[in-house]
This record gives sequence, structure tokens and C-alpha cells, in this order.
Amino acid sequence: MNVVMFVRDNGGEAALCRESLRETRKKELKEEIFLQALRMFKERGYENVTVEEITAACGIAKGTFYNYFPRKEHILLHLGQVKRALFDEAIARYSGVTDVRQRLKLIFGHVMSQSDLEPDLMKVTILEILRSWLLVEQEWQLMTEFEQQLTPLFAEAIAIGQVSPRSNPRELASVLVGIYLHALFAWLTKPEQGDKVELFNAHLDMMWDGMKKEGGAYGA
Amino acid sequence: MNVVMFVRDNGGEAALCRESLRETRKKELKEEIFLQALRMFKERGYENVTVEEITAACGIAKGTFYNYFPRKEHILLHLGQVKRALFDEAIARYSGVTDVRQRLKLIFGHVMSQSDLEPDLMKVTILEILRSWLLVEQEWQLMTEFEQQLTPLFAEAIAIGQVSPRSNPRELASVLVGIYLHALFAWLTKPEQGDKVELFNAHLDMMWDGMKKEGGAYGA
DNA sequence: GTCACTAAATGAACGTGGTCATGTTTGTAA
DNA sequence: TTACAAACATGACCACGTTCATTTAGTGAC
Repeated sequence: MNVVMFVRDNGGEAALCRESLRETRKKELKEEIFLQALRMFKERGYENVTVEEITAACGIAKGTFYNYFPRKEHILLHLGQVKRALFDEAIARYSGVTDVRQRLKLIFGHVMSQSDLEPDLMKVTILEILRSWLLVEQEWQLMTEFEQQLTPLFAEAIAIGQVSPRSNPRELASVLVGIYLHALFAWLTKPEQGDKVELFNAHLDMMWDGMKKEGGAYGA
Repeated sequence: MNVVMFVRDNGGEAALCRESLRETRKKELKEEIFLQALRMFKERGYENVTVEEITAACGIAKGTFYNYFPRKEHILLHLGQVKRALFDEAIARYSGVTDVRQRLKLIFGHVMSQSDLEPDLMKVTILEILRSWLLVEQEWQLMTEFEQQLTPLFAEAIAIGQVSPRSNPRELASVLVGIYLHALFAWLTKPEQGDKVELFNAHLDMMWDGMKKEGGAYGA
């Protein structure tokens, strides 16, 4: 039997607040499982790492994994949460940029350049995020949250006259998320064709200016 | 042991061309497996139907399934091929429509309204198509083919001055596929918010005209 | 310390997708 | 007819994700 006591550096707290020994152990073990799994996924690929190997690396039994993550793929969804945090951060950081198109480029550039997984791990992560978006009924969903966070930004852009008022902010946000997703997909399938941030920027420009040939010479 | 001889109505051909007996049998059994599987997926959902149940319904052994489809999910990819055929058909059918934006609406409208699966089956199918796009190295890929088929259409649109020449046709096609995918996703996650064809049309218009506020009153 | 209570850990067992060694059928050629 | 090879079918078997009845151990009351 494996005996692993994660006493760590917070033993003092245990005496202070009730349940803390159990609860901190719980949080720490979840993090431990997550980190070990991530490390192994990076080294050998998601499909090639078994739950049993992850638990062995943590010194726990196979069944224990499922006390912390309902499914193997929830490790990847947990990763998605990191992206969400980055998104929040970026929106706050660039809220002062007055040109909305530029602000969007900065926001997405931040999200894309920070969370740099290996492309292969990124692929399975995105697929799992999409799968849970489509197949799992749940209160929150990463994609929906992205939309919700972008909506006020478009409302503002319409209000200050940088975006045409003919579409509603929510729909604009939704389409932009689509552009983002597709740029990611396009880059993941052909990474040799340039940087993913530049690809997204190009698609955003296309979206912003429109495809149609404008009358006469078209502006900037 | 199950003895199932699919002699069918083409026994005559067998005498005519060599190998035909074997080959037609092969095609027919593949089709039989496909149809039985599809029926069961529709009735009970993809995840709730086992390969063994499919083969039992066809009167064959489990292992035989894998002589016809390398994986369970290839049933769904086979479904994707139907969509591809629809796409070909639609491009040919509407090649005479001179307004390119209108033509695109007709093409995608055709594809979307014809292949009407239950949304749930559509979800797993799209996810498998995306998974194979991202994870399987293969010569052809549905998404890539869509792009390739749309590219000359955009080249033409640029040539006749309906689309701004500032982007290249391939990139325009790529972005349009993204719009299509995202419209599908948006509809699948919230089907109550209207028809999927109208949703795509709205997004196409947005893409075509652009988001930005144009100087003065914006045209048609 | 002891006891009852409960959260957490455990690993055997299960279900299912996928493999493989083996057996069988079919087409071909002597 | 017979011999042979290739295609095809078979189901026991395996690997891995997931479940669950049982055991272990933290906790609070006395």
C-alpha cells in the first residue's frame, strides 16, 4: 500500500480552521494529479497516458482519481479554465485602448501567446472543450463565456461609433469567437503557414472591413 | 455460428465481371452495417450503441465490423461524405447565379437543409469530423475540401469585382468555412434561436459587409 | 482514550472498443 | 479435381476508462 502524506508547508493552518487538514489535502491532491497528468501528457501525449499511470505517479490508487476529476478529459477542461483566466486578465489590461479593433487584437494576442501548450495537447484540449460545449448540459461553458465577455465590448464600440449598429453586440461577439476558433484550427492544422496571432489578426481585419468590394478606393 | 449470405438481386452480374461477386458483397455489407448503425444511433444515441450490437443486428461477428470500418467513429465520418456530395451538387447547381453572395447563401442553404440529422447525431458527427481533421494525418479532409471547392468561387468573385482583392481567395474560403462551422455550432447549442440557414446567412452578411462603421450612410 | 460518524481511499470487477491468431470461403491456375 | 493464396469471418482476448462495495482514517463529542 502506498502511504503518501502531503503535509506540505501549511501544517500550521490545520490547527486553526476546522476541516482544513482534509480540505487543503484535497485541493493539493487535485493540483498534484493535474500537474502530474499534464506533465505526462506533454511528454507522451494524452492518449498514451493511462489513468492508472497518472495515479501511480501520484502514489494513489486508480479509483481515487475519480474523487477529483469525474472523467479523464476533465484534466483538459481544467486547462481550459486557465485560458479563461487569461481572457479576463487581457480584457481588463487593455480596457484603456480606445481603438476597439486594436483592443481585440491585443486581447486575443495575449490569450494566444500566453497559454502556449504543445500543438498536440492544444488540439485534444480544444476538442474536449468543444465536446463539452456541444454534448454536456452545464451552466457555464467556455465558449459561451467568451461571448459574454466580448458582448459589452461590442456594445461600447457601437456606442462610440466604431462598429456599424446594424448587428447586435451579442451576435458580433459570437461571430468573433467563431473567427478565433477557426484561426486556431487553421493554425493547428497548418502551423507552418505563419504565426497564429498574425493569422487571427488577418481574419479579424477581413471581418472588420468586410469582404465586399467597396465603391471606389477603399480606405485604410 | 451465423450464416448470412447476402446474395441480393445482383447475382447475375457476378458471372459478367470478375471479382464482382466479392466486391458487391463487400459494398453491400458495408452499406448494411452503415444503415443498421445509423438506425440504432438515431434510436438510442451514438454512445449507447455498442459495436457488438451493430454486428448482432447485421448477423455478423464483432470482428467483422473492423474489416469494413477501421473504428466505430468511421460510421460518422462516412456520414460526412454525404455532406461532401451535397456540397459538390450545390456548387454545380448554383454556378449560374451571378451574385456571389447570393450564390454562397444558396449553396450553404442547400447543404444545411438537405442533410437533416437529429441535432444530437449531428453534434457527434461534427465533433468526429473535427477530431479527424485535427488529429488524423490523412490525404483528404472534409474541411480542407470545402475550402478547396470554395476557393475558385472567390477567385471568380474577385475577378468580376464583387469581392475586394485585398485578400486572397484561399483565405476568404477558409474564413467562410469558419463562419459556416460556427453558425452550425451556435445553432446546435441554441436551436431555439431560429433557423440554422438564416443564422448562417446573417453571419455571411456580417462578414461580407464588414463590422466597421462605414463613412456616412452605408449602402445596400 | 474511545466511540460514532463520515469523507476519502482502495482495488477488484465491469463494459466496451479494438486486436489477433485461427479457421473458412472464394477465386485462380495447373 | 486438386492445390494454393488471398480475402474474409470469427470470437476469445486485451487494454483502459469507469464503477462500486468495502476499508481506512480524520473529526468532534464525551
